[in-house]
Amino acid sequence: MYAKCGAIDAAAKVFDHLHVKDQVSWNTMISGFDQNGFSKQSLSSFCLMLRNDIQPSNYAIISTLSSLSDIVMCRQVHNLVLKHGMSGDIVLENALLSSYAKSGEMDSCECLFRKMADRRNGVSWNSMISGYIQNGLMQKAMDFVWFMIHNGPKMDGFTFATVLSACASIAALDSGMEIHAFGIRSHLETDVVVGSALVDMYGKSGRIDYASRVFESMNSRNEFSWNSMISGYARHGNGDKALKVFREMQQWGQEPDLVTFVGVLSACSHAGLVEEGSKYFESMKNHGLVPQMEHYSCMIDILGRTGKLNEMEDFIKKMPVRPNNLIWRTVLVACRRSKDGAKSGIWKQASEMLLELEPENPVNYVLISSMYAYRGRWEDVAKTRTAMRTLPVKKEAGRSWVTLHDGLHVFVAGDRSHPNTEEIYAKLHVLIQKIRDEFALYDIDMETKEELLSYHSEKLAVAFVLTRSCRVPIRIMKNLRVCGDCHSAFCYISKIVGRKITLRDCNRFHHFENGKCSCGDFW
DNA sequence: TTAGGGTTAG
Repeated sequence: MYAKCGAIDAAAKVFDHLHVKDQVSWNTMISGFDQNGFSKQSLSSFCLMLRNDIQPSNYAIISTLSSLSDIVMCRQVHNLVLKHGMSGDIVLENALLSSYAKSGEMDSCECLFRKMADRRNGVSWNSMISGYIQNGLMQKAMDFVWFMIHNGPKMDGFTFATVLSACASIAALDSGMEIHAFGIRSHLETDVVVGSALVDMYGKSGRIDYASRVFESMNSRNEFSWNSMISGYARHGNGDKALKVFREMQQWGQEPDLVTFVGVLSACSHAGLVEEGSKYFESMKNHGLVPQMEHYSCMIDILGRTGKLNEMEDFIKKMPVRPNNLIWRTVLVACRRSKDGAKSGIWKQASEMLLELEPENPVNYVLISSMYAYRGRWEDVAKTRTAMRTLPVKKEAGRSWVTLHDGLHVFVAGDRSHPNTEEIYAKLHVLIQKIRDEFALYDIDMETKEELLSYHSEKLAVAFVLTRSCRVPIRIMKNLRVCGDCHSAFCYISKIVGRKITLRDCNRFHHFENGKCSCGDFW
């Protein structure tokens, strides 16, 4: 009872005072720790139980497994299962599948899944799909879904929610719509979790109109549904609608949480609503919420974006917690965007703090060097660039991808692995030449010019689409933020090719048309 | 009286 009510200390005290501890009491204690998020204690209780010569039951093993994400421990528990002749218990094997997946061991998962043969149930299939997704193997996950549709059990709400979330993360609109259609046929669109996942998927895939339609038709909504709708509008730069949904949420009686306020504040930031942003930030305490770094970062973004650098500086000084790397990076971005940013003293502080906190993150070096470039401090630009090359700087996994009728095409900067590489580069060279001729980039410094014309992943993706004859609008996705130079290049390209280009980065949507971007918001 | 798979931000 105590464990179920979250009073794990009281539960542990009662357990300690038990004269006789049988299998069930150990099981209850282990699962109590697990359910309350104390995975280490769950594992140590399990080990203690073994040392006390108590035979581990499947209940204890399953509870222990559900909090395990360590491959060595996972293998040891698996050996224990085999030793005690417990393989064949479907719940236990499913727990093993999900632990292997959490440990990043999809090979072991596949091996076990094959051995389970006829015993597999819906949970086993769902565990495999979410395992692929957790490990970033999106294409394998989607292949597995189609395999399940033809060879596996009927998909349930768990499957749909998992798969829709995967579609959302790669903005695979077509696959998401197919899954939606399957969901309707399975009468699962009334499930609140599936509905929320649909709202999120459409919001992240550029169809905010569909997201809204699904949201409006939902019979019941939870905090996930409201948050997905609010963040969806914020991501699309529609601040007013995001705030309208936020007001409706409160009228509906749904209490906002920390995630809600990230959505609300980022909506205010994109819409330039400084007063409203401050008001909502202050109102968090009325809901019993303590602002986290993300909320402080949003406020700094709001102040920085509207050029209020002095207010931004005051806000940072008054922060009750020590600013972290996220905060300082937001400051640098704000300074770079502002006309007076280069004159402001805070960008120097921000750059020093960033290099101290994250000396190996190349993003910081790029931001700092471009600020030096704006100030014409070429020696410092060169120094920062050299530091970036010589330090053990981690390579960013910056990827862009595009979905066409023949599947997903993924690019990294300077990529030459695509089968049509020659054709793609030829197209990109033509574009670059046109940009040179048409826009005569004489007034741009060399540094920016090089960046603007380099082979970043999103430019390779757009060049690839242009090698195909289809005339549909171009939709490119990127897992990192779009840099300012690529942003400018996309403005040029949209004018040259006379086509709409939508680029979704980790943060929001950018719609380019006729040489302009709808949001005017770049890094 | 104990057990496995699901959705939201950054």
